[in-house]
Amino acid sequence: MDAAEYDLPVFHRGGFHRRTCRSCGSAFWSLGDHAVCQEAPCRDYGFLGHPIIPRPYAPDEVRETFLSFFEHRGHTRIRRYPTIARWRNDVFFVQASVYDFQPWVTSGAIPPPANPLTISQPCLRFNDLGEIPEKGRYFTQFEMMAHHAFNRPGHEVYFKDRCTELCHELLTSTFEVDPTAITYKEEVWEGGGNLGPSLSVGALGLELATLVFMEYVRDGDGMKPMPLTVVDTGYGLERFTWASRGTRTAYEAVFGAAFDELRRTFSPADTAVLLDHARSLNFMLTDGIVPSNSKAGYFARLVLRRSLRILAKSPEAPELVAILDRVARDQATAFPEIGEHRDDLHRVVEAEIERFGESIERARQAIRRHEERVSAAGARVTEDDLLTWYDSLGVPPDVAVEELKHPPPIPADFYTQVAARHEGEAPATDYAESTEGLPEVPDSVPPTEVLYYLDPYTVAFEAHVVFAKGPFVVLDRTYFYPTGGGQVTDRGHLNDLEVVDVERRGAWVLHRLERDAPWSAGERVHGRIDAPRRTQLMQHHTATHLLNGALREIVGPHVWQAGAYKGPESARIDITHYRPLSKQELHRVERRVNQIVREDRPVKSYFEARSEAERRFGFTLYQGGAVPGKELRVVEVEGFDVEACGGTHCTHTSEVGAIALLGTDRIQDGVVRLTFASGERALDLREEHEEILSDAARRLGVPVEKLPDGIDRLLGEIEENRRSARERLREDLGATAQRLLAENSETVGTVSVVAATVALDRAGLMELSRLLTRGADRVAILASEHEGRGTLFVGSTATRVPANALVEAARPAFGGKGGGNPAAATAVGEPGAPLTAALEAARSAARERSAV
RNA sequence: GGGCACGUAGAUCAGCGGAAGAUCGCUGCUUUCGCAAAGCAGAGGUCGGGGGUUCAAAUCCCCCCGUGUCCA
Repeated sequence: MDAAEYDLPVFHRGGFHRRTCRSCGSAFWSLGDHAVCQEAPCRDYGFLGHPIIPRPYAPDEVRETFLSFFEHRGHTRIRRYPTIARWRNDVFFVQASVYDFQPWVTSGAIPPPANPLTISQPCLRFNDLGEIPEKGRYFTQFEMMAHHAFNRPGHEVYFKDRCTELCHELLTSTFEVDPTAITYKEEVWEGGGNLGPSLSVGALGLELATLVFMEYVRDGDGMKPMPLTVVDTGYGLERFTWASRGTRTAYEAVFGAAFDELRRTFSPADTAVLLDHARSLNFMLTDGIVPSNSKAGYFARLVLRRSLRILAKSPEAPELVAILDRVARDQATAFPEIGEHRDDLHRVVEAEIERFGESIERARQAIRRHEERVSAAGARVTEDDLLTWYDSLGVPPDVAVEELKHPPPIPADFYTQVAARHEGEAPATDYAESTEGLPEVPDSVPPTEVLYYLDPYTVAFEAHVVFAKGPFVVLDRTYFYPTGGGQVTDRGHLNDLEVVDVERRGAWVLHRLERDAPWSAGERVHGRIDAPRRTQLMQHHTATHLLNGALREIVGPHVWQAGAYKGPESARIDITHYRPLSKQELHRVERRVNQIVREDRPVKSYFEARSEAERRFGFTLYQGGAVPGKELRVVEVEGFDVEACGGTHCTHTSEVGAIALLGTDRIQDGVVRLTFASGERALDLREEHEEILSDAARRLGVPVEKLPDGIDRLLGEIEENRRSARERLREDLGATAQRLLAENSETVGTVSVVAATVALDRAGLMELSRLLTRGADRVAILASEHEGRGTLFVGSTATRVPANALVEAARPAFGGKGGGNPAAATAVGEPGAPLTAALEAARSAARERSAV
């Protein structure tokens, strides 16, 4: 990055000078006389005991001071975004304030909620998990205070100079930091294909803030200017608090009294981890994460289980939920939502604790069994076993060792070895929305006016073609609903041509026809939507919202929509929940939604400013992972459920008709799927089910209500038949056995040998042999022609006459393949092989061995 | 989303190419006034599902499904 990028008027006005850090080699600007930049590791922490900010601040004070500073300088204060980044598919959590505005605001696709704005955004970051608490300053949950400006061509808000000026004023006049202590280090920021200069703000060894100026797009090896430039700042709330107190670690400064309380039971390090993890968990659980074994839920499980292991160290340890509540008290001043729904949150946590206990118990048993088995074989448990157990049973090595009589040493680099095992695994792939096969639409084509938002009932309309290529047509206006929000697309006709697909692409709605469009731009066409299909889709979509509302009400507010699909035949909603739904819960939900349907509540769909909608309804609006634009489309079922949603909806709940729950599955740890139907389809399916039932009853010859009895009777008969068939076979074989013992038996020495040719399958041969060799010193040699292939079967209870040896001896006689053990052996020959010769060979081998 | 482990009797699991097992539970009998307990006998398995290799598959290979766990 060119040095001119950092040569800001604010530095010259203030009398800053530019130096090169003797330690890291980076250039920095300062009013003081420093040989190195004022950040670790270039210099030590100089503020421990000598705070950078001369008076102590509480975290809440730091936040309020920061936000009101920027509010008084023309910024709009914005409420926090959820910590779960539902609007993005490349990350799970918000890790910086700018995540709130990526990708749509930063790309210029939609306007920011305010400009300029200021926010204090709670973030979650788990990459430094291992660094807690060693370095004394990492948190899994932290707040990034920020001021952001988004500059469009012709609408410049502010950029590098003003941004740095504001930062310096905040630090020196409001927080009273010694101006000469501060250094602004020149850095390059790059991320998400964008890059730009940045300034890292440090004092007395502590990095307090970063000022990032996104102004270029990566273009091959070079870069080109972005049409929209972004001021992206980040001020660490925890860092400021620490800087104002100069305590040994940031944790003591940030957690305050809660730290001192827990410190009585735990080491400083364990105390820090417990409090940090409690803060993370409170945010994750409040924002709708259910602990699970994959995706975002895994991080909740990870920090929860780490906390439990620490708690297990002390008999005086409080319950985990008590710690969560204690931390929530401090958090709730700024974020009251953290304090809501404590009971439900406790249930989620308790369920997870129970599962962890079961899982550990299962693992302990498996470990003990494994050791018994290997020691019986004269071996010992290995280091490798420890690795496998950690990976597959979730047992940390120290826990495993407790269970072992002869434990192997725990390798010092255990977790490095774990990581090595996971190397070369395919990384998580985030799918990009596929626009493959869709044509490029020139920018000159006017955006499509979408009418289905305003009026979901109109199914016939006139419009003009504005673009056509192959089977794709863009109209100036359309009522056709494109794929989105889990609702499948409308079907219908444009003039006489069938519309087979509808997709949104940028500002346009593309209609895909059954064949190439015969029209050119400017032509007028008549659109007709398949009305029954649309009606059914609307009913399913509104029913989804009703179910979501009922589930949150009945199952608990930890329920969030984790996905949905609304097809013409049936629909489904996936929800976050920690165990399968019970029959009772399902019945209650079904009754509740149908009650809402009967109450005929109005369903209002309207656009509203994002901030206003959030203020009125809270974050539960974002059930579908909504786009954080300036305006939201709100779908409100009066007094029951409110969601941001772009779908087509009924205007009254009664239009949904009836809702029938069809089934439930656990599709993933922490996610439960409900399948349902509404409207006509609900009735159709009920009829189909009744038809199936009455058909089954007719076939069984019982009335429908006696069906279970009828089935029991039938199953009983089947069982009885099976039993008697088996008995008959046994009797037959028994008779055969007696006959053979009487007629085909000879005694050689102490061994009695039976040899005969029969016609039985493999199982029959086995059974007969068993009967013939009941008792000691018996040998049965059976030959059988079955399904064209000759089988020789030998069973033996005579130790001197191993069955496999006889088969071995007989095999050359008929070219059979086979083998076995001393008790039983078989060989099978090709069709036409001389089976009798084989039988004789086995018999004489038996005689020979018996006679010895 | 990927790696690893696991899926065998009602339950907990063993067996890991050659004739499906153990323990608990269940049923019956013996013993007891009765219960508990003990002894004896017995019932209960498409060895998660589907393909393949083999003379032979619970066992080896492939694909699904389910569960657990670790990692993104």
